[in-house]
Amino acid sequence: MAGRAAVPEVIWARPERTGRGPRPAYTRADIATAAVKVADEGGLDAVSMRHVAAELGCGTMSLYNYVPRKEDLYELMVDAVGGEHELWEPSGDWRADMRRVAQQTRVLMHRHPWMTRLMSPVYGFSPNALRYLEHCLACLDPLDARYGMKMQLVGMLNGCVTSYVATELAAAERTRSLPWSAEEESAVRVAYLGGVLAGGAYPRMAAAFTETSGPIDLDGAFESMLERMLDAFAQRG
Amino acid sequence: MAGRAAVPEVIWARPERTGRGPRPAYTRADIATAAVKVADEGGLDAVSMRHVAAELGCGTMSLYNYVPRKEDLYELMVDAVGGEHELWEPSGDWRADMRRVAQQTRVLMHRHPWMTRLMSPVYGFSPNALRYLEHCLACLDPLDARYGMKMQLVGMLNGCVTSYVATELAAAERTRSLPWSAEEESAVRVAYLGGVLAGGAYPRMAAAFTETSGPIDLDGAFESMLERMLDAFAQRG
DNA sequence: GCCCACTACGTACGGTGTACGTAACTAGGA
DNA sequence: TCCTAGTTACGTACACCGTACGTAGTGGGC
Repeated sequence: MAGRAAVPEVIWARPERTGRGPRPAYTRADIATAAVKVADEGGLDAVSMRHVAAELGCGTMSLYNYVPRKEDLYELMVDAVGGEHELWEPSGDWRADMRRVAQQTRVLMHRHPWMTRLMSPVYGFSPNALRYLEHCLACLDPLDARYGMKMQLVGMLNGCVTSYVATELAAAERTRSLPWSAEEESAVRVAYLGGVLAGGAYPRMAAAFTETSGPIDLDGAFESMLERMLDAFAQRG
Repeated sequence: MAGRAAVPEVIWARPERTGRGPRPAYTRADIATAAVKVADEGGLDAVSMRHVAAELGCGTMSLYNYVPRKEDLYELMVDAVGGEHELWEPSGDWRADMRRVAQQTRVLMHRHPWMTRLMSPVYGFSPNALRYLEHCLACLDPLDARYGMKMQLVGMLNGCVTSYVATELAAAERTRSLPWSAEEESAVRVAYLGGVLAGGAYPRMAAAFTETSGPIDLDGAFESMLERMLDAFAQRG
């Protein structure tokens, strides 16, 4: 019975403290906080083992005592942000509760814009993910359906919110990080898109673009998306 | 009027050939194909400027003549995969057509598993994205709604499909890349999750897990998600 | 009290994106 | 027609990355 293969355990299954040897200087929460701070201030690309260790005040390689791979650091970060969800006593109106959950998720993702890039393997059952999911299920108690279906609802909601916010943030980033004025950028885009669309190969896209002139109501579009989604589950219960 | 700032143009707005100087040795399509091949064979992490250049058969820095930043290389890859969508004459049944579109997207993402990680800034209006969107809108002609709403439908569908496939692939990856047997892994997970859930803090999660024993019908769940989504738009048209 | 697992951390290696400089080439204007 | 300026091609170099490995010190279990 050789010693287990080196790495691939889920980090949440590994105990934070084993009882032997010196006391660890930091908790997992400390590390997550430091990593989140680095990401908030410098973007996800600033999250390197060196930077996080420096933020924490320890040597680079010491981090590896807590976090076997960088990927696990990401997992800690996602869990930490998940912990920012403020939960409440379910109201009895599952639509209202789920709307509130989704709105809160959107707010969290705006607060931590790097989150959309870490959402690929959604819900690895970290502690805060469990807490969050349990709360969602509690909110959905009034809905007469199997748990499988409720999980599906939560999954779809999260998928849509994530992709919505990702688009939202990408658009914001594009206009913010620009060395030229917004008008000039807009002109460039119009020149390109307009040029392509004027070709006549994509008449419906052209119509879609002329349909909505002026700034888009992002909040309204989000609400609308939400209602659609909730409709889908209200209908067939 | 100083020369424009260095980089941040959208790559699709930059002409592939300017007319001056020697003929480029490769086309954008060549580069996209090479990068996709590297990603398919070695995963997204294998996509480095060096590897792609080697696959292409040129020096590393020559790539930068075609692709100003690595991010643009990703954009080329996403566009190339978008080109794999096989389009058809709309049938007149928008639900059937959109179902087919979504199923095709899922197939593409299984063929190129790295795609789910590149979908954050969905649809930067690359050529094949335009082609794809125009096709979706054509399929939605029978649906009596504004283009804004149809775009919303396409966006939500893509968001859900992406997040669904991402979860699907993450689960598959987890069981595949394992040094231990699937049973042993399962045992570890059960030990962790079971341990947490047995605590009684998450009764609904525990119930959800006991509800569905045995393997999950991934195709069925996908279809189910799709129908939900289409229902939502059929309802309020 | 001893042992050994554990923490801490410096060094080092192979890899990354890309700024910069140089040489060859070719289309447009004289 | 030739010149020149913009482009392609690509090697070198730099700062930074994840992390394997070795060493030293610490403190709980036998």
